[in-house]
Amino acid sequence: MIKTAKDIFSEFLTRKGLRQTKQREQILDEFLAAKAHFTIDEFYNILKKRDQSIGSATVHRNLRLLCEAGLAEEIKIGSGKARFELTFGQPHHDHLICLKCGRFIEVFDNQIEILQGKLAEANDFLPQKHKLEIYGYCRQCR
Amino acid sequence: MIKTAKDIFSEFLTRKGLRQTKQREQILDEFLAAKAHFTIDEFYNILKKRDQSIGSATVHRNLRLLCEAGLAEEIKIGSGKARFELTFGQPHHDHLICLKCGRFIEVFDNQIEILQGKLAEANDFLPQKHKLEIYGYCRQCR
DNA sequence: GGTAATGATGATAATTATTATCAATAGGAA
DNA sequence: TTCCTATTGATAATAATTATCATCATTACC
Ligand SMILES: [Mn+2]
Ligand SMILES: [Mn+2]
Ligand SMILES: [Zn+2]
Ligand SMILES: [Zn+2]
Repeated sequence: MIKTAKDIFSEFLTRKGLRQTKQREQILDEFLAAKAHFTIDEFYNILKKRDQSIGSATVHRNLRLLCEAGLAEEIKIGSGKARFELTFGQPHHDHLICLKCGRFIEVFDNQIEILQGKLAEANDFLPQKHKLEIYGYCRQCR
Repeated sequence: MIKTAKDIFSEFLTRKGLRQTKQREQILDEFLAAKAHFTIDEFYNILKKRDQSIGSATVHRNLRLLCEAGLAEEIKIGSGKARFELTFGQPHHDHLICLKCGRFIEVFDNQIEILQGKLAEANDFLPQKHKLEIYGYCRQCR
């Protein structure tokens, strides 16, 4: 039987001695339905439509929990505002980011990944993760 | 005759109709002497030793001006705090960043640069700049 | 099922980084 | 020197996130 994101999060909570709450369920539901690269307040506004009483601190706290559980990843681009995306079941990728319209284009180049590993190794460096962002103009905006 | 960073900045100011000020001269001096990847407040503290009266808004404003003039570049890493480094006369490079001690290791791999260009092209994307950061553990910290 | 222990929530305040405002100052063209 | 206005520094404002804490709700235990 294959594990769903809900299974993963539920097991993560149990393992950490954390509790299942209505808010955590709502947040996970909306997170799985949301489009990638959202900002916290975009996400917070979606959640408020469903539950007027939810607090922004709870959204912050639980998005970070989703990251800890390995389901989400934080992306920090120029503005400083944190964005998140689903990583569970998604292959690793990097981003082309349009300077005009803000679009994120997801890309992957295995050759670059390999060369990055070699570059780290050549510097006695043990890589854990990386961020490659290419800024420029997309087809519609160039 | 070869242009110094001071020449570049001076010409930039003239071209933009901006004024030469004591603060701008101090900031450029210390910027050229500073070690790379400093945060604004690290830099601000250095400047205050020289001129107790300098304001932090002035430092912010003028570091951004140095970027506009093409002498500096802003680096935003995890913490959200902006860092700057001298780019004038320095070849382009990327960074390995130690998760434990915070060290920045400067690296360059031409093959990666070329593949990045191809990756952008394959997506109808006109690249302007990029950021490659590999996070992990340096020799001393692994 | 009932209940106590304690983790989670949401309102609010605090913090951190940066930017805007504005009266006073000073660069520099004429 | 005069005058215009860009610049400065103090301060307030903004923006994003995090800490605090009284109250609430989940869960382990009887
Ligand atoms: Mn993505
Ligand atoms: Mn560098
Ligand atoms: Zn675009
Ligand atoms: Zn290190």
